[in-house]
Amino acid sequence: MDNVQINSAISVDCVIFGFDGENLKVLLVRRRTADPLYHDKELKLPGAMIRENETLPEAAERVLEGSTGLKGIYLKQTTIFSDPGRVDESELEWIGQYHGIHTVRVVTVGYYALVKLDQGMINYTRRQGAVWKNVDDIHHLIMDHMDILSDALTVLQKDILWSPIAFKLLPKKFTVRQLQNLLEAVFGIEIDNRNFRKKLFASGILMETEETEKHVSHKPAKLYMLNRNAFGKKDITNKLQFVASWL
Amino acid sequence: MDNVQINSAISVDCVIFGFDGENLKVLLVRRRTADPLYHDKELKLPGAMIRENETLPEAAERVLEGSTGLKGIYLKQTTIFSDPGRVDESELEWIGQYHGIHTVRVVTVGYYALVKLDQGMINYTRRQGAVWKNVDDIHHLIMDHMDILSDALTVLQKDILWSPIAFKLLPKKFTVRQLQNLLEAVFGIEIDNRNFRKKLFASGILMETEETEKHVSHKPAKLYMLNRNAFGKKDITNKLQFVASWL
DNA sequence: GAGACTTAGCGTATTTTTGGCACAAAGATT
DNA sequence: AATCTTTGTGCCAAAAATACGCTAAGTCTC
Repeated sequence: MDNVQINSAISVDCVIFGFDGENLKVLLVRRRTADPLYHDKELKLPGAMIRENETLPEAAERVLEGSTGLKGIYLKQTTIFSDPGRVDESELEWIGQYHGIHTVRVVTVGYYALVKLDQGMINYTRRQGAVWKNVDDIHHLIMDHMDILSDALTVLQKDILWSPIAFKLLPKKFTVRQLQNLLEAVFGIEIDNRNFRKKLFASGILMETEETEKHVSHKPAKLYMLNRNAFGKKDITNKLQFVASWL
Repeated sequence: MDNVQINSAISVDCVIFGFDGENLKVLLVRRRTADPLYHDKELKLPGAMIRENETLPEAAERVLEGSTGLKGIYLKQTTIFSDPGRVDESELEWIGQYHGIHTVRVVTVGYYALVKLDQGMINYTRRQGAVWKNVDDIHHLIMDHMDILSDALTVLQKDILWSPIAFKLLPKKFTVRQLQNLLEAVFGIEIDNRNFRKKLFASGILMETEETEKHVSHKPAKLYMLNRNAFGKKDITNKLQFVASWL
């Protein structure tokens, strides 16, 4: 009979990605603590302890709703961080104070979410005291949250090649340039605009709209929408071309 | 203050993939139970409860060593299955009897492993009472193990495109045909042999050996080894060609 | 109205990929 | 020794992907 660990507290931490048309951003919150010294210093990913009779996806959704006010957002589990030493003594003390849990170990589950970063969202999160930071500009977070973030970005890159989730980061109507910027930001690459639009239009995943960009000091770009029908008939026939043939 | 769940038992279940040169296979074990009625019927993935002060990777490694006798094998975490209803009353009873744990909930973490399926391995696992079944021929497993298996296969497909882990399923020295068969089996596609070897050799990831196949009733194929140096210089320069340029 | 700026799109040369056909080579089988 | 099977190679034409020059068009600022 095994010596079994049943006193693990399980938490979820969410990497909430947003895209402002230029850079890939992540929503960060400040640790809530009585000590004013810590205030404004320690950034972390939004997270929560899992409740009784709650699944992990439910817990992650709760965190997401708490920080963004949104429900039903795309959420994907990434990796579990279970190193017994990932939360040190002082961190456990903080958890004990703040959550009222006294445990020797906290196992956390990473999630990433994709949200449309419009002005309403920015206003909402600002009122919550949360901040959107460029992925490239984040270098330190509390505990192992930096690891959770890096891991989520890698998973996001893989996932974008397999399903049209990239569009979840864009507004319902978007320009070709926005989509291109998004992919360039996520993968850190450069894409030739002329060839990109050739492939993109050839793939049939975009639907044209009547509208154009507004308030730009140059020729306004057409707005497009995602054509979900284009994904019904996956061309798995030849090769691995179900891997983002439109990229 | 939240109402927090701290009485979750955490287990790991391992999807152990092997390749026999033809088909992708998974190692399955029979549920150990007092009731002879169940015997030979209920197949499951090898798994275990996590112990105190043990990380999840350690637990997964322990399971892997128990079923294959191997240590230091490639192991990758996939998804957590945390639905409170995933283990029903009778299953909990079995867990209580067998593991001596009485809990209302078992959260399990999926792992997949890649092993070289040689004759020694087959003999070892046979003595353990475990069976290697073709992935395509597995249609029912206990609890939600079928879900864990399907999920692991999807993750494996993605991972193979990003790193040279496919070779962990092949013997140290292998033929081009074996590699091609492996990819065809994993992705369920057909690959043109002529072009496959062009790209493969152009990528420089194979090292020729002096040896050839033995005991085949046709012209024996050359044996190759993986050239690990070829992966140091990732060509992330242009486009997304770090996605399996050799495929 | 003249630039500045960026989208939108055409066209084309070049390179790469795909895939067919032919055929030699090496071992096992009969 | 003839036959069979699969590997391994060369050639080559069609198709697709890529690189890139160039022009027109629409909106803003000055």
